[in-house]
Amino acid sequence: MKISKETVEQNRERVIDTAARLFRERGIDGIGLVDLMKAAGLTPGGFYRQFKSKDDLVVQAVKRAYDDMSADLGRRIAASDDPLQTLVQHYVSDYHRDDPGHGCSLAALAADAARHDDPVLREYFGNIVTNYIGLLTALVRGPDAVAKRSAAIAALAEMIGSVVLSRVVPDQILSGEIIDTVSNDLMARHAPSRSAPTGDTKPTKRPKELPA
Amino acid sequence: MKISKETVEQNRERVIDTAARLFRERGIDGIGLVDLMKAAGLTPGGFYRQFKSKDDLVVQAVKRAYDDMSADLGRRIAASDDPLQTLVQHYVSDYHRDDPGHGCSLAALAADAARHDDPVLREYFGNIVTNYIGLLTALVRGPDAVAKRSAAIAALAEMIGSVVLSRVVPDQILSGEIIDTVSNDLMARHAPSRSAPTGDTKPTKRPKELPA
DNA sequence: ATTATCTATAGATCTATAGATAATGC
DNA sequence: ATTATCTATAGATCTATAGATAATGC
Repeated sequence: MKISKETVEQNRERVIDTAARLFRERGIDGIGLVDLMKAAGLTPGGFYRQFKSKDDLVVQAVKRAYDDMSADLGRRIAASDDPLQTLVQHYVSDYHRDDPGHGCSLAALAADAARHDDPVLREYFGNIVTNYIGLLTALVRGPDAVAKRSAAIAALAEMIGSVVLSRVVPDQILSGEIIDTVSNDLMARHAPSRSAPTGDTKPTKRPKELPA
Repeated sequence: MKISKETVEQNRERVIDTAARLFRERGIDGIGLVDLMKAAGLTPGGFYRQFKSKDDLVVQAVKRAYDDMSADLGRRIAASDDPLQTLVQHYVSDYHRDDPGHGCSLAALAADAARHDDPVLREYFGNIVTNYIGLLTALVRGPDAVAKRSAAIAALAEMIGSVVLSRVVPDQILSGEIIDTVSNDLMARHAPSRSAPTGDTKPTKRPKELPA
């Protein structure tokens, strides 16, 4: 059963999209190729014609995850009159916490990836971190470039840490407190003009598209 | 080959200690029972007389990891005249980054644990987070209890995020920059009297005992 | 006699491959 | 005729268990 070139490309894209979601949801070792291909509507036999190995797919899936998220974030930031607030409130949110399959690869997979010895994967994660730092450096305020970069690194660590913590804590009250507290803290530190540190504002409504 | 009760208990302790290290180093799914028992100097057959399941061992290993780390941290803090500085500089350090097997369970395993459906494990991770927040709340400064707790949550997220990021980034210069920047940022925010934000101070010497 | 650990293995996975099949595209 | 996917399976794992073995402890 051969298939048109167009369909082949669609199948390949669907496998990568499915992998990008399932790896983030279940971890790199948490989903096997048989179940992954089944989730993409295919059988496992066709896998190795499309990908060199599972690690090859992992790298492409992480790239896909980052590209999707990056494009969405870029659109939101371009449409916002307070880009940093937009970024923080989408990243540090209950819907990001509750939908790792469409969320940040760093929060979902960085600890996993740090244990993987595939240098290609590690290098790509390094690029993701560099890009995030660059994005945040352009958005935070500070007296000079060095101070902005430091503030960006601190903010990135706090954002990622808050999502990781909020996901592991089973008590939804504490989990929500972590999200709200960090969101407010970051706004108070980096955009004090717009978001007063009122204690607890809850940005809960899910926007149209997927969060960071 | 029966063995004395004393030896049985030693064996059991050694299995838990080994598991506490290997799970943190390789992830929960990254080490099998055969290799784990071998690393503890035993064969796999004896496992199920000592533990109900692998998940049972995971919970006990995470408890062991936290207890060890907590005891060490407690000693350091009791001996320090600036407990917060002691805590931050041990947690956000290159030797903690480079030795996950003896480091914080949250930085090493929280993303893993968040995907595990074992409620006992999840609950214990919740307790770890609660304890860390309590410890930090007692150490940070703030106008009132609410502000202290918020500062503690923000600091915990930043600490954990920095270690996760520093471990996944393959470029040692960027990885070190993340460690140094976050360490300085936390000191500047929470203990400005002792640690001036000089840009980069590098606490590199490894102390006698294991870090947080 | 009891029992902690040993050797050995069952059954279920996992990644990867081999050969068959059937529709595209020359 | 070519080739993308299918069915089927190999070989290596993984968790868990069964029965043998041999030293403790009554």
